[in-house]
Amino acid sequence: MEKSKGSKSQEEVVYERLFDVIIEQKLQPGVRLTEISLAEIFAVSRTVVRRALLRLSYEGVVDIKPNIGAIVTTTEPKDVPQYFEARRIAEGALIRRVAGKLTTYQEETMRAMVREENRYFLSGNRARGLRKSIDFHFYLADIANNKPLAEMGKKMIARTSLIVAQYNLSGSGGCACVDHSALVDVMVSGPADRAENMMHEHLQHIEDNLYFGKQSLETDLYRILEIDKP
Amino acid sequence: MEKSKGSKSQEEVVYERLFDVIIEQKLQPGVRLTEISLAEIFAVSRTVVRRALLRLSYEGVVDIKPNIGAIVTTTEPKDVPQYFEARRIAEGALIRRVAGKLTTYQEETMRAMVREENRYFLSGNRARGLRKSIDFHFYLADIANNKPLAEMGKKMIARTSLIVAQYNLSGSGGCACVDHSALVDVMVSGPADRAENMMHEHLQHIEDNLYFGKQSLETDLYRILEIDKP
DNA sequence: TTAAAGAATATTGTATACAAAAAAATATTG
DNA sequence: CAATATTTTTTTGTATACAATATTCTTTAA
Repeated sequence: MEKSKGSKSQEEVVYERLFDVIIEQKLQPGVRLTEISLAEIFAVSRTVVRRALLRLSYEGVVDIKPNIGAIVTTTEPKDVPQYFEARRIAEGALIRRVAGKLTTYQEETMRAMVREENRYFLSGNRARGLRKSIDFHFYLADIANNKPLAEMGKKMIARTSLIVAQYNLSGSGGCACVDHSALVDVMVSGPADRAENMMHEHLQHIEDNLYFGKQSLETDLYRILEIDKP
Repeated sequence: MEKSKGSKSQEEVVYERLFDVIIEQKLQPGVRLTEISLAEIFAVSRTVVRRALLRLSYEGVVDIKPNIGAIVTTTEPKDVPQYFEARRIAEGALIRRVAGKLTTYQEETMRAMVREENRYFLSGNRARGLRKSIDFHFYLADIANNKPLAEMGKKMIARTSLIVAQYNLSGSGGCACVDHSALVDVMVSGPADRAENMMHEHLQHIEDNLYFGKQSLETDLYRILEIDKP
């Protein structure tokens, strides 16, 4: 979640790759992440895999059980509302902070992101579109100028995206339907209250579109990460 | 921050002890935490110390710099406001959720905590009083019935306590002055808005009482953790 | 005496070996 | 054949050795 130096450490490479792959819904919730497999795949020792997994577990996208191991986090239906509420609170506070204070550069950046996101979705590249949609929310968190609040927001954005991955496999991926440009509009012009309300509605809409049926979960780590088996 | 099984793992022991000691202001912000020293002190390998430190760094109470090591987190004065704002948002949302919904058991528990806290402060045991004061806020987070929100709240409670440790060495320790029983009262009776307001005022008061002067920081790990040197 | 350069020391980063625990596979018994 | 025991295999937990890096100390020159 945090950016750092020029040359990425091995741990960072593993962390970021896994984070991306999970967030882009290529690794479904529930998939087991064994240390040795990942160590082989990334050609590093278990030590660095372990660290990366630990970090992911603090971000909430991976769940580590002692003596058992790590899986991509799954969420029970009954727990879903509290994650969305937490996200509404965090992201509502974030948008309040930027509402009416957007620089032209920031506005242009966001509009470009929205365009790119829509392009991906229209061309059928759902994974990339989803990623861009998340990046839009991440960017909002970054420009709100409050580090801990941004961290909270990003954590809940990632967490709820994972929930969407679990309970909205089929249809409209995440935010696709509700256009993000309306959010940009209100950030430029609107007062804080209206911006917060619109964000709340946006998130409520995503939550309302979840489907709590049965899902099929299974995958091959090597294939997903696009690496040949030894 | 998270509670777990019956028999604590080694990592958990190290983590909890360090967390307590830092939160009770026995380890001042800026103090270096070298892995070998801690490994000796706790009679475990560097591996488990490393994991504990990593976890503490995610909680924000320890700061790890690559190739340099871990110190108790320090906060620059200019960054202080954003941590308090984040805490107000998180804890404001938490108290909203419990306002008017306290069970008698919860009320009694909190009143007992307040009594204990005051007893410690009156008898001059500042460290323990401070700890109980934090536990009061932690308890509120626990009963609000929203796991991610509770985590955010606890994280910010710990983080701001650390700030208080750095910039309020001398006088009234944290919340001592403003009585927590008023908060209990409003949680029992008051509407959510009033409860949130009171919490905001409470936290604002703590922030306003910080003193950004010079501090003397230094200590001996072995002495603080009450273990004989080898 | 001070500043800079270099050597010595200490500390973190990574890999790996072995122990402990869990999971899977196989054998055994009703 | 089913259910349970037992063995085998796999996987995680911990300690430790060695490499890379940073820090400290000493030496040397202006």
